[in-house]
Amino acid sequence: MKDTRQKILHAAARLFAQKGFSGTSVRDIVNSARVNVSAIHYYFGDKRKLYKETLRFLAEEHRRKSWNKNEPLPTAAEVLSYPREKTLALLKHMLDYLLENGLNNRDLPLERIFTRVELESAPMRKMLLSYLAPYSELPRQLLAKLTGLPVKSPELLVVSHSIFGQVMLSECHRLVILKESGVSHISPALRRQIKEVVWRHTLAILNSYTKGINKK
Amino acid sequence: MKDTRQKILHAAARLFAQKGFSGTSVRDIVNSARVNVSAIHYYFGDKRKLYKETLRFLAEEHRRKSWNKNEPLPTAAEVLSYPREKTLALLKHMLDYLLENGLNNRDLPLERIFTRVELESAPMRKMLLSYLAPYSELPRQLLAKLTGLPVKSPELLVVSHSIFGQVMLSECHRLVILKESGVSHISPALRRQIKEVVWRHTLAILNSYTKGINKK
DNA sequence: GTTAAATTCAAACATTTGTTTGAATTTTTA
DNA sequence: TAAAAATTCAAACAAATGTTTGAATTTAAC
Repeated sequence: MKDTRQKILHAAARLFAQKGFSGTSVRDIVNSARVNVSAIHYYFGDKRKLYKETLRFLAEEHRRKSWNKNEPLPTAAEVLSYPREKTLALLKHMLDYLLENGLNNRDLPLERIFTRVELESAPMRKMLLSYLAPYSELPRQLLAKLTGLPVKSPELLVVSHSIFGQVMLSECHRLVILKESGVSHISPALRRQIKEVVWRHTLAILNSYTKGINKK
Repeated sequence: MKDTRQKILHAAARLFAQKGFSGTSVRDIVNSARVNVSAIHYYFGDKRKLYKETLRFLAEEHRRKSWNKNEPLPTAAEVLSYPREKTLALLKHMLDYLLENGLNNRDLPLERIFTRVELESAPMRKMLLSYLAPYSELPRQLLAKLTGLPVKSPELLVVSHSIFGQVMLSECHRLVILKESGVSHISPALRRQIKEVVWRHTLAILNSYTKGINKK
């Protein structure tokens, strides 16, 4: 078969996201992918290079699959021409998509890896950040448009983290909710409620900027 | 010396927080603590028990040191009798404290460990959550008071994560800001600015509840 | 169909890992 | 001070880990 490389990448993506770099052994990966140990060396060189390649693979797949499977994600440039309502709708769509997956414990490898970007060693971290940079471009462009802040300002970065932080931690939500309520999964109704709350908070944050513009 | 145990706990806290459970070897710990390898077994039994004990130690130290060194943290019960202004001030104090440390890359072991609660294996995660439960009690009590939501409601949990999520990710802020601006540390002025933005967002979120009460 | 390349495989290597040992040393007790 | 307990230490163990090897097998090229 020619798909050994792909099988390894899929298994590696899942495991690295689930257990981190050092928590995942190459044997975990090859067992999960049902390939031979030395395939790692054959296709990637070593574990670090496999990790790097996995990040590239995830970023690519993310771009390909987009936020959902039907419509492709617009570029940051395209967003600039959107009317405000459409921009808002896109933001909501992103947040809902992330929440839906996070609360369902579906695979969100890139997001999972990102939330622990500070975990890995310094060189690994550098690599991670460079791969994730383009990934955060669109959200920031969106928020720059909605708040009127400059794209590169540290203030906008905080806005971005305040808003997307809500969904970055959605896996924590899930775990804590499950623990406290004792159920095994989060009901669709609760998911909807959580999405509504997050969206309300997001609007509140955004309003604090548009109001400011009008008032000050 | 009798402080071998303490030296191990301090080193373990720092390293586990920095690199996670599987990313930290017992030799990392004993080298950092300048003690013999077998001291781990002598004082704690094995690595897992050391991890458990480290969590206990961190929770205890956190309770002891409180949010800052001067005034002790009030209990959740005490907060109930606070006037709204004082409750708000306490919340702001908590957020500022967390941000100040997070943006300075100071040690916030408990917070760092929490943000990767989902990384560890299932039993480890269970252990982590049970240790961290009391730690999130006060924040939630505070927010319940400020929003009027029931303490146990999932909605309140989302509010808590929306607000404290902003500072949980402060290490991401720091890393991304450093990367984009190319400087080696975040200036006091910028730290102040970030705190202001976070607080503005927090008030916006809270207002969306108090307004709702008045309007609806 | 034969040859050459690409790929897979079981086995082994060297290192790191968590853990244990038993003697040496320090501290405590009497 | 002498005996006993507690603590430290260098060394080693077994298992797991990342990596490599060289032969076996499959695939592709001619």
